[in-house]
Amino acid sequence: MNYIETLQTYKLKVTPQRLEIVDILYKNGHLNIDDLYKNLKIKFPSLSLATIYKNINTMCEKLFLSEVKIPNSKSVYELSKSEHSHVICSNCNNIMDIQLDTSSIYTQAQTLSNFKLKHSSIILNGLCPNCI
Amino acid sequence: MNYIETLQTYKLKVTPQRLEIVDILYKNGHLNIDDLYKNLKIKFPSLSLATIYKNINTMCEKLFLSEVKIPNSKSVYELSKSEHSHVICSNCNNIMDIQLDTSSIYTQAQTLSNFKLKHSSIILNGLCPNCI
DNA sequence: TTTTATATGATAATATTTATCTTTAAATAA
DNA sequence: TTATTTAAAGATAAATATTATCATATAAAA
Repeated sequence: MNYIETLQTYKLKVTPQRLEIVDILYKNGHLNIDDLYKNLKIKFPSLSLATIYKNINTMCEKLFLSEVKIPNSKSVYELSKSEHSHVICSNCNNIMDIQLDTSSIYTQAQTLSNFKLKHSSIILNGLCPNCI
Repeated sequence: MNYIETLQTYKLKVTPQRLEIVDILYKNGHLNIDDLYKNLKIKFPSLSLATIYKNINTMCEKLFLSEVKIPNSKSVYELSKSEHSHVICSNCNNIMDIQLDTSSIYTQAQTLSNFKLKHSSIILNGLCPNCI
């Protein structure tokens, strides 16, 4: 996967550190700050913690990355994609993306609340096939 | 509302501070740590920040309170009730509880993921009637 | 009451995140 | 290609947020 152009369209300088962040997230899917940092240290032993915080923040601001807030555990980060939901294993913490038809949820919620709804954050948890 | 017995069934000592925390959450619905602290200071000017952190933690552990993690803002706390979802105004941050029929979501997610799902965390955001 | 167990408040210690500043490197222009 | 500009990286200090410690106070149980 070539993320050089993607970074450029987001007006972010293409640095080796950033490419590695993207690559790690592309390969691992969802990681919290600590795990991302540990992973980056392999290729960049001198990487500063400040660098990762700054990058995560700017990349989230530019909507290139998204933060996923998970009940009872630390936030993880992922490459932004079209709206989707998450399924998490309470045992092994494995996180999976799923594409749900949420129209019924939106319709119900809109009717009950009279809000004009735009986005949804849906996280389901239980046991994954391996942990059942 | 009398929460003395409720606190006791959760094996929590009934202190004025705890009763006030419960009362504030009962009246305000959802508050983050800071707002809860400010609110508690009115009645207990000498209340320590440590007290509120310890209480929030133990009450969450005993499942008397629940933390709601909200995308792009601080977590809020609420009195635990039967599973429900949240609708949040992106403009005024007003938070509303709603009871959704989530069966379709569970069915879809279970089929797609092969997980055995137990809980859902659904947060929808948009504009509330006042902010439209 | 008296005793026991736990909570509170004050504060120290940790942990987490952000800010600052110098050096380095990427992007742009000549 | 090279010089210039702009932004990022790294080191570290500062600011925030959270947790731990401990003496005192208070609720619950005996």
